[in-house]
Amino acid sequence: MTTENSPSDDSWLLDAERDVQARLGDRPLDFASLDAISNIYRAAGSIRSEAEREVLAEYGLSFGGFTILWVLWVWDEMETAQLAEQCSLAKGTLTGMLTTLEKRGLVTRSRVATDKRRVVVDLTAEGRTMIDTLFPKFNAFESEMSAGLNIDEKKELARLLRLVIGNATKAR
Amino acid sequence: MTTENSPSDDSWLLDAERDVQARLGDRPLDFASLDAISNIYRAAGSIRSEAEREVLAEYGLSFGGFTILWVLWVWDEMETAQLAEQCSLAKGTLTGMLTTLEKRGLVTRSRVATDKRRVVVDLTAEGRTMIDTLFPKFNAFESEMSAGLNIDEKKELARLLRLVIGNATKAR
DNA sequence: CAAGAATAGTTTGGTACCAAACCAATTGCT
DNA sequence: AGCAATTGGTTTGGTACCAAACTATTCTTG
Repeated sequence: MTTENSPSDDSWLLDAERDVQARLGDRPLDFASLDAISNIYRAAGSIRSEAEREVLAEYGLSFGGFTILWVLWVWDEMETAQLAEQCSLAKGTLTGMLTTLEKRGLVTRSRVATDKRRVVVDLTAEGRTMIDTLFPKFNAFESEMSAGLNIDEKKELARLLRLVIGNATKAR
Repeated sequence: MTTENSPSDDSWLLDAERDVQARLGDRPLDFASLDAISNIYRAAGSIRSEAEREVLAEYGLSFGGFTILWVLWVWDEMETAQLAEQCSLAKGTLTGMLTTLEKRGLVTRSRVATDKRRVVVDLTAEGRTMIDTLFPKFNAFESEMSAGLNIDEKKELARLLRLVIGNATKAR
């Protein structure tokens, strides 16, 4: 259920949403989709910068670098193609970021013996230690970010986003 | 309401969510928040790259550049500080992006007469024409991205994200 | 009204990020 | 086997992005 509002009460909207409505309300646009989708990147952007400042800065990691460590933590060693896919990065981008993480001693790269084109990436002991202590903090941060949502609302949010992700990745 | 599932049926989850559960399910983590929040950036990332490829590439605009034009379209001329705030950009970043847009003849910068530190940005006629034809396309894209959600679900998604945005921007 | 403090924007130095060109290894076809 | 097509990663060239240092202007306060 959506929260009930009297017709002219829009105080529950973000300022931006209200201004958009005031300026473009007379145009034939899909405002429900507009608000839903634009709030996705508003949320992602603010979470990302908040995470980098509040949790990741202490470890000298960017959001992208953190994601790489996290994926390796969950799945263990992984070939770069899959890793790029999991992290939603272009393969060229991953090359550079792995070089950074490698220089810091957090990951290793090694060629596959049976196919020397391929490269397997894995966490070093140091990298594993870092993500081992970092991830619980990150998860606590995620809890903070979803404060005010009960368990069913969190699940519903995850579900609705899953549908959007499906739409955005259908083509590929 | 969340969709009903029998205890061991997790086919409705993303692969990534299922793998995380399998690997970390025995740890004391907040998985509901983890799924909700991580799906936010999964969704944002896939929408962003899809938008850049499917809608924005034709106009030679980055997502950030589009956002600047869009904000100026909705609010008319704006000082750079507010513009950076609206676009969630660091002020230095905005300087560079405005230079790019200015070179392409899409926006103008002008000093405020009464306070020569300040700069007002506005769309040129050309910029206005571009966003005028581009935005309806972008909005249609937003509709596609939220296909499969009914109107109440879109509103619910927007509402839940609003709560998250509130949490992520509370501090500032 | 003259410092000094505050404010607005730009510059600087560095990472992250992408698409396209590129190189090396493997596979497929004849 | 031998050459073409394919595949996996890296390099290249360019934008976007941030934090911190800097410049120019305005405000404040003794």
